[in-house]
Amino acid sequence: MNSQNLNSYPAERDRNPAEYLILGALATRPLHGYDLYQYLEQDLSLIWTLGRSQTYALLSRMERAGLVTHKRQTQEKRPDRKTFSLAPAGRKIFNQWVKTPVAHIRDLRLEFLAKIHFLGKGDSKSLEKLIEGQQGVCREKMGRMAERKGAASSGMERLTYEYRLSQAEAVLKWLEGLQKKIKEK
Amino acid sequence: MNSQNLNSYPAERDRNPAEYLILGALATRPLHGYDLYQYLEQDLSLIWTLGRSQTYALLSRMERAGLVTHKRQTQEKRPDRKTFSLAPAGRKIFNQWVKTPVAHIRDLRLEFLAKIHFLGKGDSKSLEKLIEGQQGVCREKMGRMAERKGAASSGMERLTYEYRLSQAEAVLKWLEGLQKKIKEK
DNA sequence: GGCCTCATGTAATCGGTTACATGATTAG
DNA sequence: CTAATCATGTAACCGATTACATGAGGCC
Repeated sequence: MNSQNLNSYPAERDRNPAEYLILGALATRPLHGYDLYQYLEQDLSLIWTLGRSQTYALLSRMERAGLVTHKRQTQEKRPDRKTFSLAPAGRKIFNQWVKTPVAHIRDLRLEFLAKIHFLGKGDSKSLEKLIEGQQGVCREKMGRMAERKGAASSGMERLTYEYRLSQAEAVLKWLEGLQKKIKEK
Repeated sequence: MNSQNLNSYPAERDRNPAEYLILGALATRPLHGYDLYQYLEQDLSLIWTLGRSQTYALLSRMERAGLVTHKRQTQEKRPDRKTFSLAPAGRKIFNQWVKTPVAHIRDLRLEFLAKIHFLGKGDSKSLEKLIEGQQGVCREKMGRMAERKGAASSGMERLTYEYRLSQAEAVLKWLEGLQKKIKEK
């Protein structure tokens, strides 16, 4: 069995992280699939990419799950649109996600940056809180890794932990820089 | 010196990276599937994990691809074994892989560490070369990222590059530390 | 008697990727 | 006239994960 959740941030049922991008996009305004895809391409392609087909697939799945709803809009001279909006359940899940630090260092690159992307549009208070929370997670992880490194039985194991520690440390420094920038602004 | 070729390390057809672990395990001695899995569990679980079923599945696939061969060994009082060895094609592919730096920073965590694991058992010359090569890749990447960061059109874009740069820098430092350790030894 | 180890797999499931299908409109 | 844009999807494929199947032997 998995030793009970080491991470203080329980992962409310595993969800495809890409779903949060969609939730985030819809959080400010309703969108139909085609526009949603454009938005993801333009604003998030550096952080995350998902194909056109998958955008539609995810929207359907999320609707089945009750996270979004759609209204059909007929247009003359153009195909119909299905305009999606957040359902209350979706909004709740997004709000929870966006303020919660990621549990693993490797998730900073995509998921944490996405959180910042969405929080950056709102008030800076929640952004600061997220960053502090993430710093906490990093420090916890570093503490645990240092322990394990001390107890390591092989050079390779030590090396692995050294690698991870160095990555975590860099994350921490980057987070501090980010924190400063926000406070100055 | 600075080959502009972004892919100075062409990825000879995309292969499931886990296959290299199997090739690496078989490089020193033949193994049957059950033992192979045990080995991966014990020696590599920190770096990489694959399930028992997948170990068998990969072995079959790799045999179809001509990378490994097997001989059936009958035992009394125990089920038959299929003992796998590297075919020449497999050995060639492994030798190529193990000395080639990874192309992306995010691949250090798993793939590069695996390379070190296997190279660590051999002469330190090739290990040193791998490390130097990886340093080169890192520096190239950092140069390109710095350029793009300069040309970035949004704060979020700059932030993303800063994050990646900080990770790459940490990798570089870690590699230097590793280099020193090897030369001292 | 019941459970773990040895040893190999197959089957079911789930989800991501790629290709394909449709069909009108507008820009060059 | 041709290509791209708008707008939605389905179908086929591929691979990873999980569960299940088998069956002898040894250990408590």
